[in-house]
Amino acid sequence: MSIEQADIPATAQQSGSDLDDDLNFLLARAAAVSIAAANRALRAYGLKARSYSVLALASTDKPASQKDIADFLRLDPSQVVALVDELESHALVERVSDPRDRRAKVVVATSEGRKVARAATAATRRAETRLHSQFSPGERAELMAYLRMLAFPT
Amino acid sequence: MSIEQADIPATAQQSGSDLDDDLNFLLARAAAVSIAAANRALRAYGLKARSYSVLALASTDKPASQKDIADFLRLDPSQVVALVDELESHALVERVSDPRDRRAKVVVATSEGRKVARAATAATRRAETRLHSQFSPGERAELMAYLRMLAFPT
DNA sequence: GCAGATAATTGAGAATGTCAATAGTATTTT
DNA sequence: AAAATACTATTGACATTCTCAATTATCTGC
Repeated sequence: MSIEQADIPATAQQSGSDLDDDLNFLLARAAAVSIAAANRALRAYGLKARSYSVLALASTDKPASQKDIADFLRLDPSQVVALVDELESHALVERVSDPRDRRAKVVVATSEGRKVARAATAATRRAETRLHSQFSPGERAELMAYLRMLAFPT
Repeated sequence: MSIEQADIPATAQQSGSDLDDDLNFLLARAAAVSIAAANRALRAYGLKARSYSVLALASTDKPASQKDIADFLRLDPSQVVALVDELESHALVERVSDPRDRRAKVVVATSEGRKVARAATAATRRAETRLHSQFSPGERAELMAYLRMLAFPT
């Protein structure tokens, strides 16, 4: 991972910060690892982490508008258009225009969509078992609580 | 965030999984929030999270080869080429070919690079204070330990 | 009813990610 | 020691994703 002290120029002393202790970096790498694993598991369903997230939201009993989805997933609204387009082209979701606000379109999973969502959820859970089973249930809950604080800052 | 039960088609019952409990999703969102904050803080130094990471690694007293950097940051080697090119064009790092393995190039920060790295580190720390100060030192350590387990699976 | 905000959409351009091919150097095999 | 194999950095092509600005339809407050 690195060469010996003797071989490096004298200019390269003194560390600015250790990336190992950088919360930013650790979050980014952990997310990358986790998403890569999820994508592998989701490929069998023609989904990726993103489209799966949208499908999961659409499979809820309180489906969200595209704006809601964009905010929740921190995506540009135009990206949501593309994701919903794709899911819709596979008949996994439908755009239902909200009677209360006819500008808004609520994204609702079809019954096929919900079936796929359930299977995909199970698949990712299975794939992540190895990664997540390092944690006890209590630790896992703790970790998720921390992450929620970071993911949804007040 | 969502419409009432009464307004949604009958097909949309039964949740597949709650994204709120999805470690994947929480990691991705937390990382996105964190990186966005870091990027805002780093803009003043002409850096982004990526280039900052490379510069930080180059500022260590055990600098890494581009391959090492690619592995550590989970990047394609060609992306590292571009990142180092850019840092080098600003005279923040140098490519030093490793005498032990002349294929490898060790990326070493210049003294200017180390100066920038220190300032940038301080800036991101400051920017993240609000976000991270929700945690006690103990909690923070715990969180980082969890993240390390996820980021560097055995 | 009008003026200003908001939701979805489109399209453009930048930034990132992924892959295959190449040149030079190490390492392993015979 | 020559040949075969593997590895590092690099380039270039291409796909995916991000970020913005502009447009249309609709909503809200006045």
